[in-house]
Amino acid sequence: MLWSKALVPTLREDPRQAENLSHKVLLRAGFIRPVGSGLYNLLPLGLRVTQKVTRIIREEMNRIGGQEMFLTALSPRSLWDKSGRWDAFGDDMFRLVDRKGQDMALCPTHEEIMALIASRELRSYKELPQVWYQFQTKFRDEPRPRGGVLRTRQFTMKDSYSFDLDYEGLNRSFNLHHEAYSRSFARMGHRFFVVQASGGLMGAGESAEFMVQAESGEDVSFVCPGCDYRANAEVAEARPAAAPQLQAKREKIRTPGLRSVEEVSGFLGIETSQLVKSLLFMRTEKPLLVLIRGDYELSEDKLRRHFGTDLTPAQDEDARKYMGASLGFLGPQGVDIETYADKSLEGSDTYAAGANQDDHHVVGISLSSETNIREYLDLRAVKTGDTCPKCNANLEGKRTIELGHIFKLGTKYSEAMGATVTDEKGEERAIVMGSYGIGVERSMAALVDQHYKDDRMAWPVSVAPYEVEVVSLGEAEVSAKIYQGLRNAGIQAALDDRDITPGAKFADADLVGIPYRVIVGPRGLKEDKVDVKNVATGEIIQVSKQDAVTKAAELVARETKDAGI
RNA sequence: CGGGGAGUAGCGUAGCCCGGUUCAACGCGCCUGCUUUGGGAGCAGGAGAUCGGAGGUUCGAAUCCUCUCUCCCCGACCA
Repeated sequence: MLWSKALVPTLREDPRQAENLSHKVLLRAGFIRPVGSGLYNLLPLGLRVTQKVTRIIREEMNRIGGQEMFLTALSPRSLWDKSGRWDAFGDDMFRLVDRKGQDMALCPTHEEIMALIASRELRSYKELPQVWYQFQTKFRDEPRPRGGVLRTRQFTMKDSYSFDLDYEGLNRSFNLHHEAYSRSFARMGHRFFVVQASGGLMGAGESAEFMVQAESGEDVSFVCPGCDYRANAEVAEARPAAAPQLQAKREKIRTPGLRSVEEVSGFLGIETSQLVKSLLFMRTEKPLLVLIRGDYELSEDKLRRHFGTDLTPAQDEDARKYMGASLGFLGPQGVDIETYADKSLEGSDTYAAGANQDDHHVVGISLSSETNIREYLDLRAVKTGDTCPKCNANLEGKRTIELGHIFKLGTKYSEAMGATVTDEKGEERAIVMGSYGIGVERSMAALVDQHYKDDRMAWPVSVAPYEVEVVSLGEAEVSAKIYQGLRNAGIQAALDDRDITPGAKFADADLVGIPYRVIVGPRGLKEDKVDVKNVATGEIIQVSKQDAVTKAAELVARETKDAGI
């Protein structure tokens, strides 16, 4: 690349709308440009990075036997009706109507179409397993795009789908993807870890997310410093801290105006852990009462996963209507409402709670004899410092970016689309599917987060837009020679041949982040020397101008080898 | 959708409360010329904005009022 002829529109200042690091850097370095909310053009350098990301993933997918295909991004409604997702996606789906009046969707994902192919083309268990994948533009009308290219409404996803005869096969396909993803992210230079996750809209089964820690992350992951427990906050569990048993006779006590756990426990002279929080939720059909220990918070995420998304916290009128008291004075005793309790309450039977009468609480209620708790579930929101469920160390919450997600789908889509094969007994069986995704542009953004240090970007060689940049400080001839030499040596090289001052060149170089730099200036050339710089470490090696190409090539090769899997 | 913030030249900003000869300005970038060249150069000259849009109030609106559009941030969703 000759810089003087290339489109690398760097910006001296942070654009107004950019707040997080990767967004600022990608914008300023001229990798991306906004078009609308959650819509970005990839400029030449941005494209080069995403192409390298793509190539790495493709190699690793092929290594596990994946077969690349390319499906349509546009699809008729009928497909989505079969799985029920025409409705399930709601406003997240971009919809349009074709000239014949047929409803169409811009695909947010491709389970349905892949399952359709499977239903048409796969006949026998002998053809399984299959792993099919593609790199495809996905369209999701996100409620809130953010962080530049971290969460957009149009993005490229590598999505793959596995087709197995049974769950044992699915486990193998899942594990293969786990491996392929680990290798891919490692090769890209991500410092990632894997967490347990929830399936969300996609399906039911087990799932894992590949995460990198980043300020701008949208997720919170809990990581145990003592063992290998790692989980997304959506599903993270924690052992309840031991709580003293409440020793009290059953008694109703006037607690005028005291609603919060702290106020009530303080007034009653008991621990917050000896109090039951009673949370009333409204659903379309009937209300739901959820109980949690006073010293913990409810995870609405978990609640919704158990009971569906049409839950809303009860208003004061609702509380009066169903429980006869205002919010803040509710209790589970003697109530005829579907009730579930968090596992944190299992440690004891005796608690204090609201009295279901305004300005009153009751101490000494018995969960086993006075309430009709249907089940104890994990409904608690884990927070930093909570006890690891596996080893008793203190969990740490970290903000993370989700690079990829793998999950076991089961037969939801194969059944919906009629994707079956004949098994060895001659019987039709629904194919067991898995689905696996990586956001390509997001990976680029996450790499900035991890490799931008001290006002300077240094891409890992594996994904760098170029491998070596020759900075010509008024030494056009020697620079051009080295640049040509690098290209002849098979190095992806850029030459900053612009007629601008050195400072401006260095500033742009730091922004763009080409990982190795050859600086050709009069100062070094007096002794026939040039500088070869490892941008990530800041290390500079002086070599003679004749050795510049070999030295730079050697550094590139070494990093490639070190990262190479 | 709830909450918060922002739209003024290509980019970043000031001006707005308190309407009017600093009201359309400043820095960067851009164009021309000369000088300069190891960390965002200097001098001189120049081009570039109906102040997001539409109404309104007023003798007069970037500034006040109403409506509206767009973008960003925080929350519910996801790669």
